[in-house]
Amino acid sequence: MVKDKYDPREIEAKWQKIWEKKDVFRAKDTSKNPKFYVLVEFPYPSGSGLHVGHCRSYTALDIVARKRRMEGQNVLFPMGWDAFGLPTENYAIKTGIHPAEATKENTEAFKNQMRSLGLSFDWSREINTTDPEYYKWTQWIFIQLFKKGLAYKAKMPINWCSSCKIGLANEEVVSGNCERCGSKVERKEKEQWMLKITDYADRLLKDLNLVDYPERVKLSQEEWIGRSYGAEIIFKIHESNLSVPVFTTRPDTLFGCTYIVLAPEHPLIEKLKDKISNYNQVAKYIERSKKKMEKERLAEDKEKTGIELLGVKATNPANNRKIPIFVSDYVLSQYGTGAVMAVPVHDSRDFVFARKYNLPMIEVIQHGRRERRRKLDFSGGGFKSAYEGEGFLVNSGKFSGMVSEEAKKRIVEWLKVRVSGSEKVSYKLRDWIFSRQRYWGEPIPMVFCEKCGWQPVPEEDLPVKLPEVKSYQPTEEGESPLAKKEEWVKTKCPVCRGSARRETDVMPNWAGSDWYYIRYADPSNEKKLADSKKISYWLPVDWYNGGMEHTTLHLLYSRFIYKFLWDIGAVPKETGPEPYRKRTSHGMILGQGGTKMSKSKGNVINPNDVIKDFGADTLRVYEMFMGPFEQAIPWDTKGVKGVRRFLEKVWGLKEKPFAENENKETERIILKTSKKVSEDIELLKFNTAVSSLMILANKLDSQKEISLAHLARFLIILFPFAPHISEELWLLAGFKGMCSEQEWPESKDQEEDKISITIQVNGKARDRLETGPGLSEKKAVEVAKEKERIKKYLQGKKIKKVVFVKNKVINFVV
RNA sequence: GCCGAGGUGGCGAAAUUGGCAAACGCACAGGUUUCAAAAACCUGCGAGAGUAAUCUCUUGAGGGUUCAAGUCCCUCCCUCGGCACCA
Repeated sequence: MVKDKYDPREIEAKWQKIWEKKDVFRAKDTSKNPKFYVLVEFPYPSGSGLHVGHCRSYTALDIVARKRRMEGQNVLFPMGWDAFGLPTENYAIKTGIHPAEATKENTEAFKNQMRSLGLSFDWSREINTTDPEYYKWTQWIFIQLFKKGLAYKAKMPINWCSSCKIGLANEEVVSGNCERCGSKVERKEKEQWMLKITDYADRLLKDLNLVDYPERVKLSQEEWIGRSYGAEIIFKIHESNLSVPVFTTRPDTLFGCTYIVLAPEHPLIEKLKDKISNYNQVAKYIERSKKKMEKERLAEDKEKTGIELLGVKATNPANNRKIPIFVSDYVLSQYGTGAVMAVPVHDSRDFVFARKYNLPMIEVIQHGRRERRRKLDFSGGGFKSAYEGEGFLVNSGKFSGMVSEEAKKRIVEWLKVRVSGSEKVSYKLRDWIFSRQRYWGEPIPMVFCEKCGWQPVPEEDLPVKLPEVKSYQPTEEGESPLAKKEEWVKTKCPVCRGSARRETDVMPNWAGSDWYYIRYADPSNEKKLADSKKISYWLPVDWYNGGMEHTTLHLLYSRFIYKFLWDIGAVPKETGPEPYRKRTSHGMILGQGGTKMSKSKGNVINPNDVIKDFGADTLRVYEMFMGPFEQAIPWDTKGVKGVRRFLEKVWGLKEKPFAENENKETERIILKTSKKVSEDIELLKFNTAVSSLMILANKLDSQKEISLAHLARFLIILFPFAPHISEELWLLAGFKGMCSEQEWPESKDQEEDKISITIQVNGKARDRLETGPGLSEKKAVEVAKEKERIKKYLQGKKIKKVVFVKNKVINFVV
């Protein structure tokens, strides 16, 4: 072999071309081999190019994909572009460049970067959410939702910047202020399209049992759905035939309820208008709190405010006492019934409020243990704090003495009989605001007709293409820029053919990513979102990796849309109710020094530069080696150099003379490493896989000569991590075919022919005993006792006990 | 406040799940090479004592279980992420 320098630039480009030409990464829609669908989140193609964080996730799953292909599986590893979104639109507002043009440029740059990393995507299935042929189906899904009553229009508050005169997405609100101008963001009511995800709350929760997600991901989904079981209790309004239901998880504390509180938006207030003697003040209070940002209202440290509705009272159904009614913005209108029963002694929020307004407090739950009870007793005329735990009931009529758990059931039963309450389940999850008053998104395919109301665009007219506009700026009133395009807005009603107007709102960023993994199964289908046979072959996704930042919303939304498509038969029944079998997530890559990478800090690492200076294989291996995959980790350029040194060493192996015989010791290490690498890849423990590859390389490098069989086996297991150098060395060594076509080694447990037993005295390791496996206790102890170093410790002492663990340890207790 | 993850050398981290703590890599020091430097290679590298063999100590703090604890149990401290008036 010829002595030459390791030049990744040349060999990497070469192999990337060869792989592409031979089309080795194409997934086949039918195969005798088992299918394996591995998915990474498709990126938003921003102007700043691929981030080293993308490389981490993509390389990791690329390794999995390459390994599975070598194991003979039919692997689908697709890539596409989630290209609708604000940054591109803002760029268009600033520069006048059409978002589609910017998107095209950006996706090309991203694609080139991915190619130069040697990622084994099947580019024949590339998709783009901004492609009309793609968003045709995103719109189709919306229409199906509408037809099933799961999409509806409602007045909802939006974030409104009165200085920019623009509706803001939640992401654009930074601690209550507008991201661009810094002025305070207000709430403004606007008609919005909503999706009824709450109808799916129970299934989204229950079906978490069917999938393999990390526990913390499941927990955050559960948390987000926020199911709680309790009761709805009806409070009658005194001297009227009106009543107000409240939701509580603690019906056992009903006797301690001394007032009720309504959210400012509660409709009852309007109905009681004539009876409320201080209505003017109440109206003022409501006006003020409506203007506040929701986030502001929720801030805990903020003092609770409220106002009593004078002239009206409610009746506590437990004891028929007349109790006051308050309005306060500490009660959320969207949760439960928008009204709560206040039990000051057993709820800290009610406690704070009651103390401020001097409202009566009745203790109804006492803790079981005496020492706790003393603390809760009156001291100096008031309670010190609320007791929120369970216990046994006091001051609760015939329920006194019962424990909370039983009282919850009994009190609800009792209320049921008197038609003043029943069991009820409540969710934190709210319906999904699906409208954006923006340009760069999928137009919502709906038409409004004065006569026929909201009508979906006929399916044969899809896609509703985004029209060209002069300015991408929203209107003065906060409408989408599309609203200015009168000739586009004006249309015919699909039902009565009369004149009608198009919806000008567009869909949120999430819309395109809710179902993209289905489209990969059949990306150019013109008749359906994807062919049923292809869906049922490829789906569910076997392994989905993405960022922790998407584990609540994207995951929840896409699970919802998938379930819906499954319900209406767009996804065949046999595919099952969940889109992703297994989910994992990668940690962030931080800047050198441990802070977040950002342009303003100037610590952004550009993968292009790393590839140019060190090579793609080095970048890949470094990112896998830098630390545990699921953990955030700072970049370290010196570490990159270390990995490059490792690959130089590997490159140097071809200089070694070939050995006729195989080194026994090396043989053992190769078997061990193959097994370790196989296992580690599946467990995402890439850092230790690389480390064991380094150990093996060091071993091979330390030998004077190297056997060809050993070199081949090393290259095969190195291949998924550093595919270019592996292919090149495979070729240079004169092996048959390509490295990528080789079979992955089966991981076998090898019979250890050498075992070393730790010898301890009083639990402290003092020596080792090198021996074969299966040494008996008697024999082992005999030999161990005779060891010089052990003798020293045993001398003049009495052996009290000997602990023997086969093939592992002998411990003398003296 | 609640939930989650974590705390091991100068740094990123390993530790077959209870059996020689610090593998692998970085940084650092010394050496080889060189007119010199870089690169490369070799050696050393948790702390303390000793010329040395070797010994003692060491996994956020304190207690416990065990022949044996980084790993299991209890109490506490700190860091980072998420949620946050959800009744």
